[in-house]
Amino acid sequence: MKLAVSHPWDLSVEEARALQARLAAQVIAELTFDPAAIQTIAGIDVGFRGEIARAAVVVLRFPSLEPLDSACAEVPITFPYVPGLLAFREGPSVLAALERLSTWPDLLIFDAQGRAHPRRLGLASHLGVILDWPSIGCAKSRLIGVHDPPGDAAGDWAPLYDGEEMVGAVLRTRPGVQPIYVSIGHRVDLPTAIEFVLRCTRHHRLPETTRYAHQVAAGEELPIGQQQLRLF
DNA sequence: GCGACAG
DNA sequence: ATCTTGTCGC
Repeated sequence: MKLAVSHPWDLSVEEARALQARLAAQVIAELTFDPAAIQTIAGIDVGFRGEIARAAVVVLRFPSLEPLDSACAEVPITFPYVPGLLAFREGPSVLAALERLSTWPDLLIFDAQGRAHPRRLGLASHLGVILDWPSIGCAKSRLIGVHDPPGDAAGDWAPLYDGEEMVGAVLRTRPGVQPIYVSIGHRVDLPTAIEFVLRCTRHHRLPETTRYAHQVAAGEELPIGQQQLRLF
């Protein structure tokens, strides 16, 4: 499906930061949909092979987490890795992959930060805004902010602060493993974002959405329509 | 000036 | 992210 998205990606570092500051004002930091109506959730991740970015999107049925659809796209890299400007490096490939989807998801979960960003516009919020679609940021490590260590039980979390502002949550998805960084992307609130990440998590630190997307981005096969093996 | 820094 | 073997722990 074609996406009605017109967005400038070929910008200088200074222009990119200025654009983020403007787009950040468009983030809707509230729940604008009915959580009970969510039937599909997409996991999004990007891998790199030399000078090529390979983005993968996997759509899972919710809450069963059964893979329904997936798509990937390879795009030449045109922007360097600059902390805080990840969207300008991975954004184009993610949009290309989304365009190849045949099943549009109700919610997007990114392997990146959302609001927990210097200008409140991590990749998850950035794409959420330009697509004007519900999104959540779910990162493996910290970009900004300070926090106390979350409790040891699955589901325990600690607020992530940037100064006086709470920008996300440091969530323990499994006992005894490093927590992950959850923040709102667009059109959701933090409690709901945390809830969905937890409900997408099975036996691993990362939610199934992210794990499937990571596999596809790495070139592996996705067991769509097949019975899922229980290896644990 | 020094250190931090999603993927 | 990516380059890379063995190794510690459940």
